Amino acid sequence: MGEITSSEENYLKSLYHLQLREEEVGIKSLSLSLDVKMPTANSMIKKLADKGLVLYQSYKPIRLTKKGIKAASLIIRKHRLTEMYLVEKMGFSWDEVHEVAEQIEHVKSPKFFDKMDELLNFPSFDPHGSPIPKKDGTIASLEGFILSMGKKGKMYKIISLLQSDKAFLNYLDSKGIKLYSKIEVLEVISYEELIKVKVNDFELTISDKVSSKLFVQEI
Amino acid sequence: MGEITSSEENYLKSLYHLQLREEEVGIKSLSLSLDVKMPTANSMIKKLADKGLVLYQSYKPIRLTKKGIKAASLIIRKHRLTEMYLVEKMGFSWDEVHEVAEQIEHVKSPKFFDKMDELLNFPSFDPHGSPIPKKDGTIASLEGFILSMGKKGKMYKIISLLQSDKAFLNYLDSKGIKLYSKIEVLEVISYEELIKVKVNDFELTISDKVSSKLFVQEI
DNA sequence: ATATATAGTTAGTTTAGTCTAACAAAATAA
DNA sequence: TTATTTTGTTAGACTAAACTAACTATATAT
Repeated sequence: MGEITSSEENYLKSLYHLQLREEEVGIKSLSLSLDVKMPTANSMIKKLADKGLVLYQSYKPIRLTKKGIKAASLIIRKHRLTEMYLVEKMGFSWDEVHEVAEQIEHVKSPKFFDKMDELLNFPSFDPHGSPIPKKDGTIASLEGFILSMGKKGKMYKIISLLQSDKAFLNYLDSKGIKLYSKIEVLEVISYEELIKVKVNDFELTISDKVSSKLFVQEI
Repeated sequence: MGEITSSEENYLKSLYHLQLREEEVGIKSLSLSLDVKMPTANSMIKKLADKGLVLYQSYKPIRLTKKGIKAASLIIRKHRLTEMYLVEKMGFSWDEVHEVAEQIEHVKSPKFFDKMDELLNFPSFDPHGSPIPKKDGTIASLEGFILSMGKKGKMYKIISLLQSDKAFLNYLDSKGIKLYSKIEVLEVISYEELIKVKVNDFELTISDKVSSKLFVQEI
């Protein structure tokens, strides 16, 4: 009955993430984010609707139900706990953990993840600053905004990375930018969507592509 | 090309284990050990033969090739490292680890298992006393024999448990028998395949079902 | 307001891994 | 050595998750 396959878990996870940054989630963006063709996503959505995990009517946007949101949160919990564990307890670097966590998150053993949680001392955030959902599905919300909305002359602290692929993390590494780094906005060139900042006493100009992925708080 | 699916990994693992205790491995015993029907095992064996992992001709016994043995060893390595890690680093008890390890062993990330290996200090034996294959596929062999072949009056040390399901391990726990426990044979009742032993100053009579699963060394 | 582009759907195919039913070969027992 | 049991095989069907091709609905742009 209530069994959720690994594939279904991936769809729920994507839907959850997409809902956070798109008003309306459609088959198209879902299929792009999972790298499957539209008909594949379409039929999976119907299956998830049958299971009461999403609300869906043809040609209308897809929405997760309460049940779907909770299920998605729990998968994200497993993913982020795993990333945290790999970094903190096994010596992985933050740019190596994503792929492995994608696999381990599907392990069917609540105890396994509870042990991680315990050994990590019930962390609230993962190595990329993303909040780790609690066992009941609740997630801490972060107060802040993206760096591309920062104002000239202000100081900020990076509190979360909104992307976690290797290329992005390698770029940050190369510039010495880390989670919780302090960053000063020197100039905002809004026309070109560029922003000039100072990090570690180093000046650099970053594009919207990067600055919109750095979630910050004024300090 | 050389990609081995999780399902194929399970077949290789079973074949490896069966080869250790049966002269000739057939479709029947393979299907029983994997809990699938014979035609399923039959077609999978053909696929593995195509991939050069097993030798097979209709109606003849199945044998792993060199390549198959190595592949199987590496899967068993991942399984046993995982069990060891769960017990030593995550506080699982020895009777809880099997099912979880069955899932984690299929994770595609050599680094993940190498990290475990390193953190465990390159262990040679898992929590049940089974040797952990090295990265090159070689396995340490254990000198010993099963307790049911023990002689009256001799002292033995349990060096490996040839079975690791919950029921068996719970039974051992209930009798205070552990890996590396010392055990004295008081009497061998060969007709009934029973053996009377003393463990922890406690006398008990055990059946062949158990005594043939305790691998011992004379001390 | 109509044409075009984008997004979504339907139908049918594929692959991996499983199954059942029916049959064939090999081993065992009478 | 013939009958019976056990083991193995073949053929065909099913399910999950993917695909392509063709078509339809909706949104956008001229």
